[in-house]
Amino acid sequence: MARLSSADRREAIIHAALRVIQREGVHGATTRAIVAEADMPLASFHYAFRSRDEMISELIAYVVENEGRAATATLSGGHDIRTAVRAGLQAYFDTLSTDPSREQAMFELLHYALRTDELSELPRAQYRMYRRTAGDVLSAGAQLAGATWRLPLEDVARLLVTFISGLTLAWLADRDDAAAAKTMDFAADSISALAEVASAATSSDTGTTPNNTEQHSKENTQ
Amino acid sequence: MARLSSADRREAIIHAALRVIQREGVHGATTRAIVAEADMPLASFHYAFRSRDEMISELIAYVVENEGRAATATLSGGHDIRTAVRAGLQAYFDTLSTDPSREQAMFELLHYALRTDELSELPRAQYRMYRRTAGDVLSAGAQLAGATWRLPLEDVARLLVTFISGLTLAWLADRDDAAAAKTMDFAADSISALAEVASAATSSDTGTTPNNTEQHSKENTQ
DNA sequence: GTCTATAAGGAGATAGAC
DNA sequence: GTCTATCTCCTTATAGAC
Repeated sequence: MARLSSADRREAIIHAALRVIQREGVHGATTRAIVAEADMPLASFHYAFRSRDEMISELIAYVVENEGRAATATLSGGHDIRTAVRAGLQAYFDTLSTDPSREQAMFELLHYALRTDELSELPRAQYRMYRRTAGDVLSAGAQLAGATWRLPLEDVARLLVTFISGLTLAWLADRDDAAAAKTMDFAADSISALAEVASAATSSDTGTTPNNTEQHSKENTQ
Repeated sequence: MARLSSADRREAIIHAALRVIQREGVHGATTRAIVAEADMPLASFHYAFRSRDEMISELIAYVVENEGRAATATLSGGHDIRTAVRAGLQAYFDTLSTDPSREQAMFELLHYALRTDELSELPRAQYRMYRRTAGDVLSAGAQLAGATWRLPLEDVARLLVTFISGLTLAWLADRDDAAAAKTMDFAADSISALAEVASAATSSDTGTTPNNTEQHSKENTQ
């Protein structure tokens, strides 16, 4: 392992800590477990970080910055918006069911931060990141489908994040794939009903939106 | 405090533990903190429970059995289903924002159970209880509004629980009341669109369903 | 039966040898 | 600079006095 720069060592510790948290939970991520995972002596931890909480704080900031991917890759044109939203949800769900410990760790870190005074601003940032990521995907998806959102993008993004959070939590609790599929079907219906076809003409004779029927969402009261 | 039966002592400890968990989090609920809250000597804890995990297990089972209330009370007739659903969501949200630590504790306990082998079945029971409670409210609400659900009740209940979980988590993270209100508006629209007026006639000239327009939810694929 | 006093171990953090 | 060895505190759990 030899000589590492201070920054490298901090990053190595953060990555090791993330692996430990995914495997054992936040509770099991003791300084000893982390340095064992990173194959370092215990003292290196406090050489790199002043305290365990400082490390956790940097770790959450790190994952909040670097975990905004997943669903983006699967976007492709030629589909109506309902199909695109459903496919995006499925892509997310596939990453979830392939590696549940990742999302489980994100939840645990959120709750840990909520209970720690100095970290109490981080959950807000975490959710802001979720919404931004969702907004990016929704924006790109609408463009590819030739549609526009009837609500502000950030509102649609928040609703999508609400679905995804609820879906993830329920699936982590009961591991019911069929139930998750039903939830995703409903979410795709509800979210895509907030879009309208942007370009021209009748929307139903192109065969691209067979399942979207009219729904006038009530104006938000707030 | 004097002499308590074994069952009374267990219950006193569980209630004290719940208070500590709401105040300090699951992590802070040490045996010492709990017996201090219950005003008992430390040894009483292990006189009543074999281990801390056994107590936590009983505690989760207890809250899963006894936390199925909240929204039911506010049900009243004379409203259309959309209004009823929205009011139910608001009633839930009011209890959430009055005492956030209660729902925060429920989440923490869920994640604790997910990480503890002997407790890994409890999250499933916890969600089953959520869905049953939601189903009861939805069933009663539909009856009062003179409507029926076009999907199986348990499916609608699961979707409502998805909304509530996502809503709760987001609000705990960012405390954005206005955003929560928008989410509830959308949830009320989407859920109530799954109902249809049961009894007779035109549904729009009574003035009871001014905001519900048709939405044919796609048949579930699963 | 009940509680004081203590055992046994794990945690974060650091002094001081190299 | 780096790491071994240790300090101090706090945890769960229990032995044994009353």
